[in-house]
Amino acid sequence: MDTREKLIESTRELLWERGYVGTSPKAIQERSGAGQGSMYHHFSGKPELALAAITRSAEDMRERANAEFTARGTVLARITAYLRREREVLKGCPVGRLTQDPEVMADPALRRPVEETFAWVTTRLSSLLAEGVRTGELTIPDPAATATALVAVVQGGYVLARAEGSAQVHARAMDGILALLAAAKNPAAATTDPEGKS
Amino acid sequence: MDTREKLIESTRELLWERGYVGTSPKAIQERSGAGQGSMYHHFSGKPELALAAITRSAEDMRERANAEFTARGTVLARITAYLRREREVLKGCPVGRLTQDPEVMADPALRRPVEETFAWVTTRLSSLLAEGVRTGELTIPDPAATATALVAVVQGGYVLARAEGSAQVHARAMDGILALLAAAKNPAAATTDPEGKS
DNA sequence: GTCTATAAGAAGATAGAC
DNA sequence: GTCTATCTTCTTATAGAC
Repeated sequence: MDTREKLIESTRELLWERGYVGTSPKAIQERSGAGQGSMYHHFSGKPELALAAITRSAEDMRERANAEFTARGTVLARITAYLRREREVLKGCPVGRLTQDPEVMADPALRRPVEETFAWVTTRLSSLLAEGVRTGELTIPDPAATATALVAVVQGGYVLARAEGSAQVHARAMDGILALLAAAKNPAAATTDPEGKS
Repeated sequence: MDTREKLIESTRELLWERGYVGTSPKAIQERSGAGQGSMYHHFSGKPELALAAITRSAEDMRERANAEFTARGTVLARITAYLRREREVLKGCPVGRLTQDPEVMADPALRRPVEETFAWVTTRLSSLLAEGVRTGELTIPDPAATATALVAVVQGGYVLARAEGSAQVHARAMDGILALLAAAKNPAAATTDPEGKS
Protein backbone atom coordinates (compact mmCIF):
# COMPACT_ATOMS: atom_id res chain seq x y z
CA MET A 1 0.00 0.00 0.00
CA ASP A 2 1.52 3.31 -1.06
CA THR A 3 1.53 6.50 0.96
CA ARG A 4 -1.49 8.03 -0.66
CA GLU A 5 -3.47 4.85 -0.05
CA LYS A 6 -2.36 4.65 3.57
CA LEU A 7 -3.46 8.24 4.10
CA ILE A 8 -6.93 7.51 2.76
CA GLU A 9 -7.37 4.33 4.78
CA SER A 10 -6.14 5.96 7.97
CA THR A 11 -8.52 8.84 7.42
CA ARG A 12 -11.38 6.38 6.91
CA GLU A 13 -10.62 4.73 10.24
CA LEU A 14 -10.35 8.02 12.07
CA LEU A 15 -13.54 9.43 10.58
CA TRP A 16 -15.27 6.26 11.69
CA GLU A 17 -13.87 6.42 15.21
CA ARG A 18 -13.87 10.14 15.87
CA GLY A 19 -15.74 11.94 13.08
CA TYR A 20 -14.46 14.82 10.98
CA VAL A 21 -14.41 17.40 13.77
CA GLY A 22 -12.55 15.01 16.04
CA THR A 23 -9.89 14.04 13.50
CA SER A 24 -6.74 16.14 13.14
CA PRO A 25 -4.19 16.07 10.34
CA LYS A 26 -1.61 15.14 12.94
CA ALA A 27 -3.59 12.05 13.96
CA ILE A 28 -3.86 11.03 10.32
CA GLN A 29 -0.13 11.41 9.85
CA GLU A 30 0.63 9.35 12.93
CA ARG A 31 -1.73 6.54 12.01
CA SER A 32 -0.64 6.36 8.39
CA GLY A 33 3.05 6.73 9.12
CA ALA A 34 3.24 9.60 6.63
CA GLY A 35 4.97 12.84 7.50
CA GLN A 36 3.58 16.35 7.44
CA GLY A 37 5.08 17.25 4.08
CA SER A 38 4.02 13.95 2.59
CA MET A 39 0.41 14.43 3.51
CA TYR A 40 0.27 17.95 2.12
CA HIS A 41 1.99 16.75 -1.04
CA HIS A 42 -0.76 14.23 -1.78
CA PHE A 43 -3.73 16.26 -0.55
CA SER A 44 -4.39 19.97 -0.28
CA GLY A 45 -5.62 19.55 3.27
CA LYS A 46 -8.06 17.86 5.60
CA PRO A 47 -11.20 18.49 3.49
CA GLU A 48 -9.75 16.92 0.34
CA LEU A 49 -8.48 13.90 2.24
CA ALA A 50 -11.82 13.51 3.96
CA LEU A 51 -13.61 13.64 0.63
CA ALA A 52 -11.51 10.76 -0.68
CA ALA A 53 -12.14 8.77 2.51
CA ILE A 54 -15.88 9.46 2.66
CA THR A 55 -16.36 8.67 -1.03
CA ARG A 56 -14.70 5.30 -0.55
CA SER A 57 -16.71 4.43 2.55
CA ALA A 58 -19.90 5.36 0.77
CA GLU A 59 -19.01 3.14 -2.22
CA ASP A 60 -18.22 0.33 0.17
CA MET A 61 -21.59 0.58 1.82
CA ARG A 62 -23.43 0.53 -1.50
CA GLU A 63 -21.46 -2.45 -2.75
CA ARG A 64 -22.21 -4.53 0.32
CA ALA A 65 -25.89 -3.71 0.22
CA ASN A 66 -26.03 -4.36 -3.50
CA ALA A 67 -24.62 -7.86 -3.02
CA GLU A 68 -27.44 -8.67 -0.62
CA PHE A 69 -30.16 -7.02 -2.66
CA THR A 70 -29.21 -8.93 -5.81
CA ALA A 71 -28.67 -12.33 -4.19
CA ARG A 72 -30.80 -15.36 -4.95
CA GLY A 73 -33.90 -15.98 -2.86
CA THR A 74 -37.21 -14.42 -1.95
CA VAL A 75 -37.51 -10.72 -1.34
CA LEU A 76 -37.87 -11.37 2.36
CA ALA A 77 -34.77 -13.58 2.37
CA ARG A 78 -32.72 -10.84 0.73
CA ILE A 79 -34.01 -8.18 3.10
CA THR A 80 -33.32 -10.47 6.04
CA ALA A 81 -29.77 -10.99 4.81
CA TYR A 82 -29.31 -7.23 4.61
CA LEU A 83 -30.72 -6.58 8.08
CA ARG A 84 -28.87 -9.42 9.76
CA ARG A 85 -25.53 -8.93 8.05
CA GLU A 86 -22.63 -8.99 10.45
CA ARG A 87 -21.62 -5.43 11.29
CA GLU A 88 -19.12 -3.76 13.55
CA VAL A 89 -22.08 -2.54 15.50
CA LEU A 90 -20.25 -0.90 18.39
CA LYS A 91 -18.18 1.21 16.02
CA GLY A 92 -21.33 2.58 14.45
CA CYS A 93 -22.05 3.04 10.75
CA PRO A 94 -19.08 4.64 8.96
CA VAL A 95 -21.43 6.60 6.73
CA GLY A 96 -24.34 7.19 9.10
CA ARG A 97 -22.16 8.71 11.78
CA LEU A 98 -21.11 11.48 9.39
CA THR A 99 -24.66 12.85 9.45
CA GLN A 100 -23.97 13.91 13.04
CA ASP A 101 -20.91 15.88 12.08
CA PRO A 102 -21.63 19.61 11.71
CA GLU A 103 -18.71 20.31 9.38
CA VAL A 104 -19.46 17.40 7.06
CA MET A 105 -23.09 18.49 6.77
CA ALA A 106 -22.03 22.10 6.20
CA ASP A 107 -19.76 21.20 3.26
CA PRO A 108 -21.78 20.22 0.16
CA ALA A 109 -18.90 18.21 -1.30
CA LEU A 110 -18.44 16.11 1.84
CA ARG A 111 -22.14 15.75 2.33
CA ARG A 112 -23.06 14.57 -1.15
CA PRO A 113 -21.74 10.98 -0.88
CA VAL A 114 -23.59 10.56 2.40
CA GLU A 115 -26.84 11.86 0.98
CA GLU A 116 -26.54 9.83 -2.21
CA THR A 117 -25.77 6.62 -0.40
CA PHE A 118 -28.81 6.71 1.86
CA ALA A 119 -31.01 7.74 -1.05
CA TRP A 120 -29.65 4.84 -3.08
CA VAL A 121 -30.12 2.21 -0.35
CA THR A 122 -33.63 3.39 0.42
CA THR A 123 -34.63 3.41 -3.24
CA ARG A 124 -33.23 -0.05 -3.85
CA LEU A 125 -35.00 -1.46 -0.82
CA SER A 126 -38.19 0.20 -1.95
CA SER A 127 -37.91 -1.47 -5.37
CA LEU A 128 -37.27 -4.79 -3.72
CA LEU A 129 -40.37 -4.44 -1.56
CA ALA A 130 -42.42 -3.36 -4.55
CA GLU A 131 -41.22 -6.49 -6.36
CA GLY A 132 -42.40 -8.55 -3.40
CA VAL A 133 -45.81 -6.93 -3.58
CA ARG A 134 -46.00 -7.48 -7.34
CA THR A 135 -45.17 -11.17 -7.11
CA GLY A 136 -47.64 -11.62 -4.28
CA GLU A 137 -45.00 -12.49 -1.71
CA LEU A 138 -45.75 -9.47 0.48
CA THR A 139 -48.69 -7.28 1.35
CA ILE A 140 -47.62 -3.79 2.36
CA PRO A 141 -49.39 -0.51 1.66
CA ASP A 142 -46.40 1.75 0.98
CA PRO A 143 -43.07 0.21 -0.08
CA ALA A 144 -41.22 3.56 0.04
CA ALA A 145 -42.26 4.21 3.63
CA THR A 146 -41.43 0.64 4.62
CA ALA A 147 -38.01 0.92 2.98
CA THR A 148 -37.29 4.14 4.87
CA ALA A 149 -38.31 2.47 8.12
CA LEU A 150 -36.02 -0.49 7.41
CA VAL A 151 -32.97 1.67 6.76
CA ALA A 152 -33.85 3.74 9.82
CA VAL A 153 -33.98 0.66 12.07
CA VAL A 154 -30.52 -0.35 10.93
CA GLN A 155 -29.14 3.13 11.63
CA GLY A 156 -31.02 3.53 14.90
CA GLY A 157 -29.88 0.08 15.94
CA TYR A 158 -26.32 1.38 15.89
CA VAL A 159 -27.30 4.30 18.11
CA LEU A 160 -29.00 2.09 20.69
CA ALA A 161 -26.23 -0.49 20.63
CA ARG A 162 -23.59 2.16 21.24
CA ALA A 163 -25.68 3.71 24.02
CA GLU A 164 -25.95 0.36 25.74
CA GLY A 165 -22.48 -0.83 24.83
CA SER A 166 -23.89 -4.04 23.43
CA ALA A 167 -24.06 -5.34 19.88
CA GLN A 168 -27.00 -7.50 20.93
CA VAL A 169 -29.25 -4.48 21.01
CA HIS A 170 -28.80 -4.04 17.27
CA ALA A 171 -29.72 -7.68 16.73
CA ARG A 172 -32.82 -7.21 18.89
CA ALA A 173 -33.94 -4.25 16.78
CA MET A 174 -33.56 -6.44 13.69
CA ASP A 175 -35.61 -9.18 15.38
CA GLY A 176 -38.31 -6.65 16.11
CA ILE A 177 -38.64 -5.25 12.61
CA LEU A 178 -38.39 -8.69 11.00
CA ALA A 179 -41.19 -10.01 13.19
CA LEU A 180 -43.40 -7.13 12.05
CA LEU A 181 -42.37 -7.67 8.45
CA ALA A 182 -43.11 -11.38 8.67
CA ALA A 183 -46.74 -10.48 9.39
CA ALA A 184 -46.86 -8.83 5.96
CA LYS A 185 -45.93 -12.10 4.31
CA ASN A 186 -48.57 -13.62 2.11
CA PRO A 187 -49.22 -17.23 3.24
CA ALA A 188 -49.76 -18.29 -0.36
CA ALA A 189 -46.14 -17.44 -1.12
CA ALA A 190 -44.83 -19.52 1.77
CA THR A 191 -44.60 -22.63 -0.37
CA THR A 192 -41.72 -21.09 -2.32
CA ASP A 193 -39.84 -20.10 0.81
CA PRO A 194 -36.25 -21.11 0.00
CA GLU A 195 -35.26 -21.32 3.67
CA GLY A 196 -37.93 -23.89 4.37
CA LYS A 197 -38.83 -22.27 7.63
CA SER A 198 -42.51 -21.76 7.05
CA MET B 1 -31.73 33.23 34.13
CA ASP B 2 -28.55 33.44 36.17
CA THR B 3 -25.06 32.85 34.84
CA ARG B 4 -24.83 29.24 35.87
CA GLU B 5 -28.12 28.51 34.17
CA LYS B 6 -27.10 30.32 30.99
CA LEU B 7 -23.90 28.29 30.90
CA ILE B 8 -25.82 25.02 31.12
CA GLU B 9 -28.36 25.98 28.48
CA SER B 10 -25.70 27.26 26.10
CA THR B 11 -23.77 24.04 26.54
CA ARG B 12 -26.92 22.03 25.80
CA GLU B 13 -27.40 23.91 22.55
CA LEU B 14 -23.80 23.49 21.50
CA LEU B 15 -23.69 19.79 22.36
CA TRP B 16 -26.79 19.39 20.25
CA GLU B 17 -25.37 21.32 17.31
CA ARG B 18 -21.73 20.28 17.41
CA GLY B 19 -21.28 17.44 19.90
CA TYR B 20 -18.81 17.33 22.76
CA VAL B 21 -15.67 17.11 20.64
CA GLY B 22 -16.84 20.04 18.53
CA THR B 23 -17.71 22.31 21.45
CA SER B 24 -15.03 24.53 22.98
CA PRO B 25 -15.13 26.37 26.32
CA LYS B 26 -14.68 29.55 24.35
CA ALA B 27 -17.79 28.89 22.27
CA ILE B 28 -19.77 28.24 25.46
CA GLN B 29 -18.58 31.51 26.95
CA GLU B 30 -19.50 33.46 23.87
CA ARG B 31 -22.97 31.96 23.56
CA SER B 32 -23.80 32.33 27.24
CA GLY B 33 -22.30 35.77 27.59
CA ALA B 34 -20.23 34.57 30.54
CA GLY B 35 -16.54 35.32 30.81
CA GLN B 36 -13.66 32.90 31.16
CA GLY B 37 -13.31 33.36 34.91
CA SER B 38 -17.05 33.12 35.41
CA MET B 39 -17.30 29.81 33.64
CA TYR B 40 -14.43 28.29 35.62
CA HIS B 41 -15.92 29.64 38.83
CA HIS B 42 -19.18 27.73 38.31
CA PHE B 43 -17.72 24.60 36.75
CA SER B 44 -14.38 22.86 37.04
CA GLY B 45 -14.15 22.58 33.25
CA LYS B 46 -15.74 21.29 30.10
CA PRO B 47 -16.51 17.78 31.39
CA GLU B 48 -18.43 19.00 34.46
CA LEU B 49 -20.42 21.48 32.40
CA ALA B 50 -21.19 18.83 29.83
CA LEU B 51 -22.39 16.47 32.56
CA ALA B 52 -24.88 19.08 33.78
CA ALA B 53 -26.05 19.73 30.21
CA ILE B 54 -26.34 16.07 29.23
CA THR B 55 -28.15 15.15 32.44
CA ARG B 56 -30.75 17.82 31.78
CA SER B 57 -31.26 16.84 28.14
CA ALA B 58 -31.68 13.22 29.19
CA GLU B 59 -34.30 14.16 31.82
CA ASP B 60 -36.08 16.23 29.22
CA MET B 61 -36.27 13.35 26.81
CA ARG B 62 -37.65 10.99 29.45
CA GLU B 63 -40.27 13.50 30.59
CA ARG B 64 -41.59 14.04 27.10
CA ALA B 65 -41.79 10.34 26.39
CA ASN B 66 -43.39 9.69 29.74
CA ALA B 67 -46.16 12.18 28.98
CA GLU B 68 -47.02 10.29 25.81
CA PHE B 69 -46.70 6.84 27.34
CA THR B 70 -49.06 7.68 30.22
CA ALA B 71 -51.67 9.57 28.16
CA ARG B 72 -55.24 8.35 27.75
CA GLY B 73 -56.02 6.09 24.81
CA THR B 74 -55.21 2.71 23.40
CA VAL B 75 -51.67 1.39 23.45
CA LEU B 76 -51.41 1.98 19.72
CA ALA B 77 -52.66 5.56 20.09
CA ARG B 78 -50.02 6.28 22.72
CA ILE B 79 -47.25 4.74 20.65
CA THR B 80 -48.44 6.66 17.61
CA ALA B 81 -48.35 9.89 19.60
CA TYR B 82 -44.78 9.11 20.63
CA LEU B 83 -43.63 8.27 17.13
CA ARG B 84 -45.36 11.20 15.47
CA ARG B 85 -44.50 13.80 18.05
CA GLU B 86 -43.18 17.02 16.56
CA ARG B 87 -39.40 17.00 16.71
CA GLU B 88 -36.62 19.26 15.55
CA VAL B 89 -35.71 16.50 13.17
CA LEU B 90 -32.96 18.26 11.23
CA LYS B 91 -31.11 19.08 14.42
CA GLY B 92 -31.03 15.42 15.35
CA CYS B 93 -31.77 13.87 18.73
CA PRO B 94 -29.98 15.81 21.50
CA VAL B 95 -29.34 12.57 23.39
CA GLY B 96 -28.91 10.14 20.51
CA ARG B 97 -26.23 12.22 18.81
CA LEU B 98 -24.04 11.88 21.89
CA THR B 99 -23.64 8.16 21.18
CA GLN B 100 -21.53 9.16 18.16
CA ASP B 101 -19.16 11.23 20.26
CA PRO B 102 -15.99 9.33 21.15
CA GLU B 103 -15.21 11.39 24.25
CA VAL B 104 -18.71 11.12 25.67
CA MET B 105 -18.69 7.36 25.21
CA ALA B 106 -15.20 7.12 26.75
CA ASP B 107 -16.23 8.93 29.93
CA PRO B 108 -18.47 6.75 32.13
CA ALA B 109 -20.00 9.77 33.88
CA LEU B 110 -21.02 11.46 30.62
CA ARG B 111 -22.16 8.24 29.12
CA ARG B 112 -24.40 7.07 31.95
CA PRO B 113 -27.34 9.46 31.35
CA VAL B 114 -27.35 8.50 27.67
CA GLU B 115 -27.34 4.80 28.42
CA GLU B 116 -30.00 5.08 31.13
CA THR B 117 -32.31 7.15 28.99
CA PHE B 118 -32.40 4.73 26.08
CA ALA B 119 -32.77 1.79 28.46
CA TRP B 120 -35.66 3.56 30.16
CA VAL B 121 -37.50 4.47 26.96
CA THR B 122 -37.10 0.98 25.54
CA THR B 123 -38.30 -0.66 28.75
CA ARG B 124 -41.32 1.60 29.01
CA LEU B 125 -42.29 0.96 25.41
CA SER B 126 -41.84 -2.74 25.96
CA SER B 127 -44.22 -2.63 28.95
CA LEU B 128 -46.73 -0.68 26.91
CA LEU B 129 -46.62 -3.26 24.13
CA ALA B 130 -46.92 -6.09 26.64
CA GLU B 131 -49.99 -4.36 28.04
CA GLY B 132 -51.45 -4.24 24.55
CA VAL B 133 -50.86 -7.96 24.14
CA ARG B 134 -52.40 -8.69 27.54
CA THR B 135 -55.54 -6.72 26.82
CA GLY B 136 -55.86 -8.34 23.41
CA GLU B 137 -55.33 -5.11 21.51
CA LEU B 138 -52.14 -6.33 19.83
CA THR B 139 -50.61 -9.56 18.65
CA ILE B 140 -46.83 -9.44 18.66
CA PRO B 141 -44.42 -12.24 19.50
CA ASP B 142 -41.73 -10.29 21.35
CA PRO B 143 -42.59 -6.91 22.92
CA ALA B 144 -38.97 -6.21 23.94
CA ALA B 145 -37.70 -6.68 20.40
CA THR B 146 -40.54 -4.61 18.97
CA ALA B 147 -39.84 -1.83 21.48
CA THR B 148 -36.16 -1.80 20.51
CA ALA B 149 -37.12 -1.58 16.85
CA LEU B 150 -39.48 1.32 17.53
CA VAL B 151 -36.87 3.37 19.37
CA ALA B 152 -34.37 2.50 16.65
CA VAL B 153 -36.68 3.77 13.90
CA VAL B 154 -37.03 7.08 15.69
CA GLN B 155 -33.25 7.42 16.06
CA GLY B 156 -32.49 6.19 12.57
CA GLY B 157 -35.15 8.52 11.22
CA TYR B 158 -33.04 11.42 12.45
CA VAL B 159 -30.00 10.03 10.65
CA LEU B 160 -31.82 9.65 7.32
CA ALA B 161 -33.53 13.01 7.61
CA ARG B 162 -30.24 14.77 8.25
CA ALA B 163 -28.60 12.89 5.38
CA GLU B 164 -31.33 14.01 3.00
CA GLY B 165 -31.79 17.43 4.57
CA SER B 166 -35.52 16.84 4.90
CA ALA B 167 -37.69 16.37 7.98
CA GLN B 168 -40.18 14.53 5.78
CA VAL B 169 -37.91 11.51 5.70
CA HIS B 170 -38.36 11.06 9.44
CA ALA B 171 -42.13 11.22 9.00
CA ARG B 172 -41.91 8.61 6.24
CA ALA B 173 -40.00 6.25 8.50
CA MET B 174 -42.74 6.66 11.11
CA ASP B 175 -45.38 5.94 8.45
CA GLY B 176 -43.51 2.77 7.54
CA ILE B 177 -43.22 1.37 11.02
CA LEU B 178 -46.77 2.34 11.95
CA ALA B 179 -48.15 0.58 8.88
CA LEU B 180 -46.34 -2.59 9.94
CA LEU B 181 -47.52 -2.18 13.52
CA ALA B 182 -51.10 -1.67 12.37
CA ALA B 183 -51.00 -5.18 10.93
CA ALA B 184 -50.41 -6.46 14.47
CA LYS B 185 -53.65 -4.90 15.66
CA ASN B 186 -56.31 -7.33 16.72
CA PRO B 187 -59.57 -6.55 14.85
CA ALA B 188 -61.60 -7.48 17.91
CA ALA B 189 -60.07 -4.57 19.82
CA ALA B 190 -61.04 -2.05 17.17
CA THR B 191 -64.41 -1.39 18.79
CA THR B 192 -62.73 0.31 21.75
CA ASP B 193 -60.58 2.53 19.53
CA PRO B 194 -60.90 5.94 21.25
CA GLU B 195 -59.93 7.81 18.12
CA GLY B 196 -62.89 6.43 16.26
CA LYS B 197 -60.81 5.81 13.19
CA SER B 198 -61.49 2.15 12.73
C1' DG C 1 7.99 12.79 -2.82
C1' DT C 2 9.47 13.48 1.88
C1' DC C 3 11.52 16.13 5.68
C1' DT C 4 12.19 19.93 8.99
C1' DA C 5 11.23 24.68 10.44
C1' DT C 6 8.11 28.11 11.39
C1' DA C 7 3.75 30.22 12.58
C1' DA C 8 -0.97 32.29 13.58
C1' DG C 9 -4.75 31.01 16.03
C1' DA C 10 -7.72 27.88 18.95
C1' DA C 11 -8.24 24.68 22.95
C1' DG C 12 -8.44 24.18 27.71
C1' DA C 13 -7.15 25.68 31.39
C1' DT C 14 -4.55 28.33 35.92
C1' DA C 15 -3.36 32.59 38.72
C1' DG C 16 -4.25 36.49 40.83
C1' DA C 17 -6.37 41.12 40.85
C1' DC C 18 -10.81 43.44 41.77
C1' DG D 1 -18.46 36.10 41.31
C1' DT D 2 -16.18 38.17 37.42
C1' DC D 3 -12.15 39.93 34.84
C1' DT D 4 -7.60 40.00 32.63
C1' DA D 5 -3.11 37.90 31.99
C1' DT D 6 -0.51 33.99 31.13
C1' DC D 7 0.61 29.24 29.71
C1' DT D 8 1.02 24.76 27.25
C1' DT D 9 -0.43 22.03 23.73
C1' DC D 10 -2.91 21.22 19.55
C1' DT D 11 -4.63 22.59 14.96
C1' DT D 12 -3.87 23.36 10.28
C1' DA D 13 -1.23 24.74 7.56
C1' DT D 14 3.04 27.18 4.52
C1' DA D 15 8.05 27.47 3.03
C1' DG D 16 11.96 25.75 1.59
C1' DA D 17 15.72 22.30 1.86
C1' DC D 18 16.98 17.51 0.40
